[in-house]
Amino acid sequence: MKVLVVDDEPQIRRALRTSLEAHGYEVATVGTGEEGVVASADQQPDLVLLDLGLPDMDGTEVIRRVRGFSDVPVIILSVREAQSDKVAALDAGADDYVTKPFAMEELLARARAALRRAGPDEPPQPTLRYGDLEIDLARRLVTLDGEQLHVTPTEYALLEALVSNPGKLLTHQWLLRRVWGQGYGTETTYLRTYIRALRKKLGDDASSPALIVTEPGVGYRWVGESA
Amino acid sequence: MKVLVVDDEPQIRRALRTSLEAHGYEVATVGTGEEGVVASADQQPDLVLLDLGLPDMDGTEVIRRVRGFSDVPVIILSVREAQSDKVAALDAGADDYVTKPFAMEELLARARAALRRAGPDEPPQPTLRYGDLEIDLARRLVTLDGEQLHVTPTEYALLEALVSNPGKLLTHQWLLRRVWGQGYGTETTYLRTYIRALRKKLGDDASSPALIVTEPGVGYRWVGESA
DNA sequence: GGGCGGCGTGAAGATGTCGTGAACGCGGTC
DNA sequence: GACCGCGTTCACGACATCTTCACGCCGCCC
Repeated sequence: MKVLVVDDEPQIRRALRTSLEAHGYEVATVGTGEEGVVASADQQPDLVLLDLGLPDMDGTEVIRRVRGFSDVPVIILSVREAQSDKVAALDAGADDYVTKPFAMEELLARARAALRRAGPDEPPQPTLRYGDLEIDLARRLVTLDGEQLHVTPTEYALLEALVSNPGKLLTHQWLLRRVWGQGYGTETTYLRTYIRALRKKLGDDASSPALIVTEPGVGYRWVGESA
Repeated sequence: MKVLVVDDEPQIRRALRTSLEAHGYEVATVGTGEEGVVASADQQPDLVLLDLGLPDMDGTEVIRRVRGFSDVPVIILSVREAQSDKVAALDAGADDYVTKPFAMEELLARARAALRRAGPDEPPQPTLRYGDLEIDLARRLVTLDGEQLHVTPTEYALLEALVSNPGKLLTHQWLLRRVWGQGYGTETTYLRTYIRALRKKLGDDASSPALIVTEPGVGYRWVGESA
């Protein structure tokens, strides 16, 4: 999770950076409104913490410009407690408004809330299709001809490794390490066994494969045509 | 735009109703947490204003239950200023936290911000049906063949976790953490026991399941056909 | 042409997990 | 004090999965 901090006071930037990084966030900081708008576009942060009292630009103007191209959550940090300032910032498109000095605990909780709301940004293609075969990575569901297909944990791990690298040649060692973990580099018998199980369940023929091609002496390759 | 006000003090309810209606909102008010949860389901408001200090139920519990079936924006109104209260409420799923006494101007601006964020949203189904089985998420009511079914709190928590993620494979660890909390990642015996209890009460057969499918070595999956 | 290694096939044991039934302890109610 | 609902825990048979082995086939190299 990337957070962009826009504040002209270096000590605030430092304090926020420290706390945020301690909680696992990736942090970028800038000191002016202009830089803030540019960084919001270039770095595509997941959250923006914005000081209203910037030297070069009015805070609400920063929000408006960011809103021109992005729906990223924006939390305002400001020393101004006046209702009119809060109302103006919120109506300009801000998501939340926290007055300085603020408690870091609360700010982090509000940041979590803002990120959670924006959250459901699910990856574009969770379900892959190869002819009659469908693989729903999100639900961990495999369907063939509309019929649900039962795959064991190891089979699924191997299948996932394959379809996640379409067209690529995956070596025995690479597959073994990915599916069985470190220390399994030579047990090619496992691979043969599970590749066989997969081919059988997916209806693929080893002698003329349409999904899993074996590259003798090297590894396997997923060649299913995405359709 | 419909707003639901949940507060036990009549004068606060009146004040909010007056101000909100003056700004063109449709307003419903209730005085208890239980009513709040039910009204959130029945009336499908676009925004919920929730007092934390309700007589019948802890405020965070109200949030959690509403979040069980709806993503409606929730703004907390509370006299408690402690950081821990704010953090708990926000992490329970609240969108904003305003301390009483509050300025109406600011509250209205925060309400506008919350409504703007929520944007276009298809209303979820608060009461699910799977053949003869009905599950009312708001009232925590389970009915089978018209007969009300008694489920213990743990059983219900597990059932809710399952039906909230239809078709998705939920791992042992995920379920344990969601139902029993952090630190319960390995007690798969609990899961077996409660899955069994659920299957028994819901009339599902483990060897040919129509509702809860077990994925050996991985977890469970709710496969009930919504009907 | 023969030997050799990798691959696909089939199947057998070993291992771990699941479903089942039941017991125990705890906190509440009558 | 006895009862009851609920959560927790254990033991055991049944079963799915993982692991391992043996065999036949094919292509390749000497």
